[in-house]
Amino acid sequence: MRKNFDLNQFLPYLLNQAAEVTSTEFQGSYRDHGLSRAEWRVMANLGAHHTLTAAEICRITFSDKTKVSRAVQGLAEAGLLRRSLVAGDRRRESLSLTDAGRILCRQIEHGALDFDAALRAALGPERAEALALCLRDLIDMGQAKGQAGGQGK
Amino acid sequence: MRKNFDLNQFLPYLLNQAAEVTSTEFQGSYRDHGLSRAEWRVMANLGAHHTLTAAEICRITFSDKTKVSRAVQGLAEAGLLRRSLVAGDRRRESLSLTDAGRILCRQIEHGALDFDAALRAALGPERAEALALCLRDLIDMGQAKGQAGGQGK
DNA sequence: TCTGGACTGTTGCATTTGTAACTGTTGCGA
DNA sequence: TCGCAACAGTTACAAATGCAACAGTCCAGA
Repeated sequence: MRKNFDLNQFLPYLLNQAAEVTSTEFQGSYRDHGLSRAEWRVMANLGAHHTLTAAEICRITFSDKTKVSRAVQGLAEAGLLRRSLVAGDRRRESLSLTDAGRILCRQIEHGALDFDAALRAALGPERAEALALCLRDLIDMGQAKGQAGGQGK
Repeated sequence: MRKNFDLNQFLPYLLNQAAEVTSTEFQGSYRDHGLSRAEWRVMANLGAHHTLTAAEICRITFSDKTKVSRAVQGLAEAGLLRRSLVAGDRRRESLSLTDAGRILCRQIEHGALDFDAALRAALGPERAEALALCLRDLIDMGQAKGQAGGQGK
């Protein structure tokens, strides 16, 4: 006979809850600087990769074009992000943080490191590492499936 | 010296990505039946607990009052959910699924079981179980902190 | 008994997000 | 080279979401 459905065993549900809990707790760190979640995400990715196009950010973060487009616009207006032309392809624009953007990014990242450390301490270092590994696998699976099918959303 | 920030080590980020990937993949299952994500969540919780009040659902799912209120309204209008008075307290109303609601719920749950099984198979059963445990711990931590402070959002 | 604080659920309004349509650009094949 | 499909990014509109204010109800202490 088939097993009964139990919400507390359902991985997508648990992932959403856990993501919601941790993100909500952390969001003060960037909201206090006037950033939305989407803006912080774009900034964090530019902090890591130095320069990306909007489409690349879409693929990396599984976000919709418009979400990224608006976030980029907001960051540019705030003087945190610079858009420059890509040689040889006038459709795309290369995005990077300004000095102000980089400074703010480092500042928020500092808080992020503390937050992450606290989370890992609470879970236990080995479990936390195993969790991170597991999550990356899930993300990669999605990425693979996304590429196979068609557009990244 | 302090470690550098790495997005792919940052648990809230990984949690969000993994949640996004899995949820997006699964959302067709309820969207095809005309349900929003919030409505499916309410329905799933009622399927598990048989009868709850809106406030209880808020606490369980970390959702805003209004989100739940609207979802309940939508489900009620679709004839999937019944609201009845709670004896002794005219503020609250007890929520439960109608027969139609229960049938639809079982149907979606069936797809959910398949989806979850595929996910667990891909991860490996032991890792999947460890993951679920870890996520529940994170959620409980949030719950504890929420209760300590004040209202559940 | 009465009164103020706390709780449940709803509504109004601003913000955020997603879907679809659009502009401008590129590259491939007829 | 012409035409057309694919692509990058933006905009318009609709749906979802969150916050603040609200009405009705309950409870505890003066």
